[in-house]
Amino acid sequence: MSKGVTPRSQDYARWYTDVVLKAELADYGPVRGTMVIRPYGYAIWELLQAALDSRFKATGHVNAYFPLLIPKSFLSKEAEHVKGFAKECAVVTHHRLRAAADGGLEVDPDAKLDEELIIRPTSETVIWSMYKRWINSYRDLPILINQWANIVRWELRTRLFLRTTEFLWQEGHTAHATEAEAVEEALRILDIYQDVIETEMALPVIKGVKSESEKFAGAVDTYTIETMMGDKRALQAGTSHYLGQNFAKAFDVTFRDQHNEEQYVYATSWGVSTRLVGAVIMAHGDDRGLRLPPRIAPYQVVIVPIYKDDTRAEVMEEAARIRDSISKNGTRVHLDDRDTVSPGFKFSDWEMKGAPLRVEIGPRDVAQNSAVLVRRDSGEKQNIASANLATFIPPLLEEIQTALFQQALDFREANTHRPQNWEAFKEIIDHGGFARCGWDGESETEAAIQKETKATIRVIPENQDPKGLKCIHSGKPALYEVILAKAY
RNA sequence: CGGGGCGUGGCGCAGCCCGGUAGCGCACCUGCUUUGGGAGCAGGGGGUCACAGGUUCAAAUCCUGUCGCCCCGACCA
Repeated sequence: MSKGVTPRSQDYARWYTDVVLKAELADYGPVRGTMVIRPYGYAIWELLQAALDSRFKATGHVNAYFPLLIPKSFLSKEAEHVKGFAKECAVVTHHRLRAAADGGLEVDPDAKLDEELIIRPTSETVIWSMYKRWINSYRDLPILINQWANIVRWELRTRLFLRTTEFLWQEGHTAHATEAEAVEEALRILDIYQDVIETEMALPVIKGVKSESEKFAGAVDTYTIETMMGDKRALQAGTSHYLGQNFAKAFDVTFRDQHNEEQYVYATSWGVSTRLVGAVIMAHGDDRGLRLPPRIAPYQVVIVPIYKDDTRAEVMEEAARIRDSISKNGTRVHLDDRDTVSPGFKFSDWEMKGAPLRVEIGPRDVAQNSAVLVRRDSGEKQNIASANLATFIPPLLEEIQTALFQQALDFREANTHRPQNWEAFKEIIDHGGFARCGWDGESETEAAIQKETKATIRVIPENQDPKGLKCIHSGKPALYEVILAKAY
C-alpha cells in the first residue's frame, strides 16, 4: 500500500475510495457491489445509530424487526411502489442446494419455491401486511415503529458507503388516524435528521420537499435533507415520506374512528443509511485523509508515545496516566501502544483516520510535565501542561466540532449561486455548485434541464419564495424556487 | 443488453510483438541498527502465469475455444 491518498483536486472519486480503504473504514466484499464495513467504519456508524436512536425513543418511537424475505405478491400491491423497485430486486427462487456431478454444488430444481421471495429493498409492504392485523380502532393508533436493518437494492453502479447493493439503515414506519398527524410526524423526523446531521456530523443541511419525479415510489410527499459534498455535488442525506393512504388502501388497513366510521390509516416512512458515513468523509476530508467531527469520532483523542528502548518505560507510564485522566470525563481516548510502527507512521495513520486530536508524549515532554497537542482540522500544535489536558480537551473538541460545521457551511454558501439566466445556470452547473432559481413546476422542464445539464432538482427548500422569479429554463413565471445541482 | 480493456506471488505491474523454464515495487517474515512526521541495512518465504485444447524439442509468450473481471451508455438512499 502506497503512502497517502490521491489529492482531492486531482481525482475526487479516487481520493474518496483511497480514504475509505486506507482509513480502514470498509473494504470490497466478494460479491460485486457489496462491502464489508470494517471495525473503525462500523464504530462511526454505531455512534450515528446511538444519536438517532435516542432521538427516536425520545419522541415515542420503538424498535422492532420485520423479516428480510418478502412474498413477491406483496411488492406489487402498490402500483407506484412496484414501478420504483421492480428493477432492482434480488429474488429468492429455491430453498436447497445439492451435490453436483463435478463435485461442486448446484441448485436443486426440485426445491423451487411456489412463490418467489424478494429480499427487502425497503419494508413498507411487509410492515403494512402486519399493521392490517394490528390496527382495528383509533385506540390502536398511532403506531410508531422503527427498525434497524439491512436491505438489498441491486445497483449497477456502486460506490463504497454511497451506493452499495446491500446497506444498513433505519426505516421508520408509522400509522396515524389523521393526515395532519402523519404530516406532522414526517416533518418531526426531518427535524431529527437535521439535528443529528448538523449537530453530530457537523454538516449543514437544506430541508425541503422533493419534486414529483424525485420523490419516493408510493409517497404523496417526500421531504428531504440535502447536503453539499467537497466536490460541490449534492448528496441526499435522508428522506421522510408522507405516504397518505396509499399503503393503507393497498393493504386494506382500516380503523374505526370515534364515530364508529371506518377509515383508512395515514402513513409515513423515513430512513437514513450508512451513506451518512460517506457524507462525513466527502464533506470534511482533506488530502491527508478523514477529518472526523469529534461527536462521531470513535477516538476523539489519540495518544502517540515517542520513546527509545531506555525511555520506553517512563514514557508509557506517563502516557497511560494522561490517557486515564482524559478518559475520566467521558472523552473517548486511545493510547496507540503499537511497538511495531514508528511515531511518524502513527501520526499519518491517525490523520488518515481522522482522529480530531493527537497528543504526542516523549521524553522531552515527560521531563517538562507537558505534552504536544495537535488539532486534526487545522494542524495547529501547542504545548500544554499534562495536568491541564483533561480540562482543556473537552472545550477544544467542541471548538473543532463547530469549526468543521462552519467550514462546511461557508463552503456551501460560497458555492451556492442564484443564476439570472440559462447561460449563467449552465455555467454554474458546469463548474459545480448549487443553483437556486425559479422553476415553472412542469416535469417536462425538469427533464429538459436534466438532459441538457445533468443537474436535477435536489429540493424545493422550506423557505423558498418564487415571487417575481422566472423559470430558469422556460422563462415562464416560477411556481417554485428550487435548488438544482448534480447529485450523487 | 450494445462499445472498449484486462486476467502473471496478498496488492500494483513488467515480461508476450521476436517462444528457451518468471521478474520488479509495495506488503510479509528474521536479525541488527533505529524511533519528535509514513525508518535503514542485510537476509528470507511465497506464483497450477484464469481455464481447456492445439502447434513445438521447448509455451506466460504463438493458435483455437471457454470462463471471469473491470470501464463507458437506460435506475437509485
